[in-house]
Amino acid sequence: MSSDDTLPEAASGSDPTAGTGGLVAEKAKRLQKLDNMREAGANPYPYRFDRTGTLAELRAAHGQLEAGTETEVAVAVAGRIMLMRDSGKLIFATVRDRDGEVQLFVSKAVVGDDAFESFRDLDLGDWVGVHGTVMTTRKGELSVKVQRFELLSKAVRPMPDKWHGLTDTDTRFRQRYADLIVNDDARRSFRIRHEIIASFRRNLHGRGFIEVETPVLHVEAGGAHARPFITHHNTLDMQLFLRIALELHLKRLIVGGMERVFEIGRIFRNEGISTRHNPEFTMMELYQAFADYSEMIDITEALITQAAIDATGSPVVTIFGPEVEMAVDLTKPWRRARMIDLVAEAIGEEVHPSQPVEHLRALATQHGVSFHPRWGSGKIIEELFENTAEHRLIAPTFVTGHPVEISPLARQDRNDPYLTERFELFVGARELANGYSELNDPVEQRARFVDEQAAKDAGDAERGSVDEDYLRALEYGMPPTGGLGIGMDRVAMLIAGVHSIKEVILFPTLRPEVF
RNA sequence: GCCCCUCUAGCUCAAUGGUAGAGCAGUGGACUUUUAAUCCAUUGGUUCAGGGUUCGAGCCCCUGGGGGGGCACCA
Repeated sequence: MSSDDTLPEAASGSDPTAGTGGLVAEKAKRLQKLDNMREAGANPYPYRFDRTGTLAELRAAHGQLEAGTETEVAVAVAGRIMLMRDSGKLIFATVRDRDGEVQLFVSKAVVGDDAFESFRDLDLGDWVGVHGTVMTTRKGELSVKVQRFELLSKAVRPMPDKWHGLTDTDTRFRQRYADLIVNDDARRSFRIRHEIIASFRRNLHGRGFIEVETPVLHVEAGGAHARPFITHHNTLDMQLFLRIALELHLKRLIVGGMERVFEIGRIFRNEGISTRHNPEFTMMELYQAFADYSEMIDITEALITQAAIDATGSPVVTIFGPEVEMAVDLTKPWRRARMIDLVAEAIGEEVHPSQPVEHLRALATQHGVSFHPRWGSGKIIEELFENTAEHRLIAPTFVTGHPVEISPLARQDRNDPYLTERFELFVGARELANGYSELNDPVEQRARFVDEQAAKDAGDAERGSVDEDYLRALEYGMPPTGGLGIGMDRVAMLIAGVHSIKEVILFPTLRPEVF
């Protein structure tokens, strides 16, 4: 037999001391076990396994057993082998399923010599199904005393470090499956995200909202100021945009008389990636007929507080600001302050969009805030706010009264025509929500759209266009309406207590991996 | 797009410019109550890639790549 019989990578052919370790060799060993099983007539990838319950259910039913108890209770459980402790004629293995862990107690005397040897042949990471009886060890560990077992799926690739898990962020985000296998914190964050979304749905259903789905592919990307992703439909041979907001379609449904609608959906913004931004993220938007922005503020507070309670059992969250960290009880009232008052507080001088733009430009210059020549007073005030006041908003704060100029879809303040009945929620200096009394006057809305279009034509790529169909809808009459959008990823970050949006998005956007 | 940091065994991490190491995983052995089991032995490396400086580079320099952080952008 020549050395050509061996695979190029498997250097174990000619030199018996080489190539017996490392990933390639490890995978080869495990693949060999599969071949051996098949030759013995067994299927290492069986089609199903019927278990009597999950491991959490097993623990709930038998967790109170005294140490050293043997029962006759027969169970069938399944899970992934996470740990193995071999002490000669006994093997202890820790298996985990989706909601719990339990120890397998494998005795050579019980299962027989052959089965004991094949259990010893299992690897960390393998999925097994076992039939056995419930017992506790002398130390009191709840265990399943194995009568028989079967391999449910072979792990051909070794698990990450059983104690340290995976810490390399690159690997954690690219191989989320491996992250979820070994890192409890990752599983916890996504569990919390699920609980938050479930809580929102329950809460909204309870308030009479119905859930709808609107198009992701838009002819015009409206409803927000952001750069869109552009795509193309072949048959229609037309340019389409991935949506940057849910707003304009949902308000068409209010015109249609649906009165209370919400959507939890993915939106796409062609902007930078950071600890707070992912190009695709999840927005919840709701619209309620006959309500105004004050009710939207109330519902925002209620939704997020209830979600924290539902997801963690506590309304207390830890907020990570730019420089500080603080625990906040969400059941306490949240601060409300007008944007112009927050700016005045920060710079010690009153500001108002009615002031001449020259005055505001001077203030901006004075505080080191740069501006664009085509910006009006309202936009400069927003810029002053973002640069002088926003970073201080650590505890939950509703910022209200945005200038009309930066709020093309919001209704004028009933007491001040330069401002809108709008709010944004800031927590930890990050925007989490945005809502307003919806502008429903089709004539004024057209004028606002025209202003947007003018700014866009002047070179501001993020401004909007005249949406004729939306205007037609308003012409049919939209009742007074309150609207709200909440960034679900950022809510998840807040409640899960994590610093990066990548910790709450299962598969965050990354550059493609080179294999 | 700009700046800074980082990349070493499957994983977690070491290594003054001077022989690339440890723990875990793996392999062989001991052990019938372990708990990250323990004990003995042991395999495993293109140090992200490509250049350069040097007698000598994992380490210093340059270019490129991945990731992280910051800035810009982000109604």
